[in-house]
Amino acid sequence: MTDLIDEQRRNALGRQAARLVACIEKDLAAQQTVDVDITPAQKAVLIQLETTGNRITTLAQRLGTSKQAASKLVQEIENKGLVVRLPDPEDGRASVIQFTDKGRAIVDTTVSYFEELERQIAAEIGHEDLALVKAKLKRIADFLDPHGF
Amino acid sequence: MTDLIDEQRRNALGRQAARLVACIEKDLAAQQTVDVDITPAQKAVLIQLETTGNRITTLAQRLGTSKQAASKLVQEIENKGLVVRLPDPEDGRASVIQFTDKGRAIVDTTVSYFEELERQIAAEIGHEDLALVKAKLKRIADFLDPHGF
DNA sequence: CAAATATCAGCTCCACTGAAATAA
DNA sequence: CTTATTTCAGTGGAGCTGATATTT
Repeated sequence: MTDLIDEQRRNALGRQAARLVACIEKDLAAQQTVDVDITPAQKAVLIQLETTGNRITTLAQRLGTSKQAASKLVQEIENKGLVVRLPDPEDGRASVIQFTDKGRAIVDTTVSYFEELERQIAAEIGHEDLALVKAKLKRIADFLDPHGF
Repeated sequence: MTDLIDEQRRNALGRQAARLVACIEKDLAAQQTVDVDITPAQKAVLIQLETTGNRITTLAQRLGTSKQAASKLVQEIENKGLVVRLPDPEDGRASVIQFTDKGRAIVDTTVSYFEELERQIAAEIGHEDLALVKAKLKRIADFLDPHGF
């Protein structure tokens, strides 16, 4: 007994993408509570942090928050031993956030999770379709958010 | 100067999907602040609410929260005139949440936004690829989250 | 009486902002 | 003086638990 506009809502690209993202977030949250207890905002920092290291300002930009909020989040995950703040050799005022081995292990775990997830999806819809969806989705994301990554 | 594992992280399906969702949420948030001020959690209720009406329990299940939390959010958007609670004719204990005209207008606006967004994406990558991505993404979402909608 | 629906009250954590301090 | 970062204080969002009323 669904309405017509409900069908329209259900079929929207954004809704299905959000569903996928929600599933992934649920999975990752379940995984990480076993390992280290991380809040969603803290996880967002780990997602944006590159293994080559980034400054607070860069992270704040990518997270879309203030530098204060980013700084606080970094401090929290530093207390948990996931990252360290090292002085930036190029700028004495700045510091560079780097993964610790423990933090890096979480990244590796996440990458492994994504690999396994994509294996399952490939088994369901085929490697070709998965590759196609990935490519097109990346193009759409680049189109809508040229400055993101 | 990106690391190899960073490339892997960047290319993950989940990451690109999350990027897309983030863009959409940003757009919708900007739209809605012009109209009515809605918090993300309140918006989530409007997203899950069907035009044919739902009970608190149903909304709580879909939102993945407690009935108390769902009830509170419904009360908040009821105070803003977006929904009403009507007695369920089939069960005197229950009530059915329905959109008001004002709430329904927000849904219509969101649907229009998605239509326009997909028009733009289609212009960028073509109607066929968009349709393909939508279909495959829906299949992936159904696979990972059989009970969702 | 037992089960289901919903609400109220009190509490906690999370995330963010603005202002101000420090250092280069 | 400007820039990068950090700390402090305060705010509001969002969720939970426990208790209660009501209906089936």
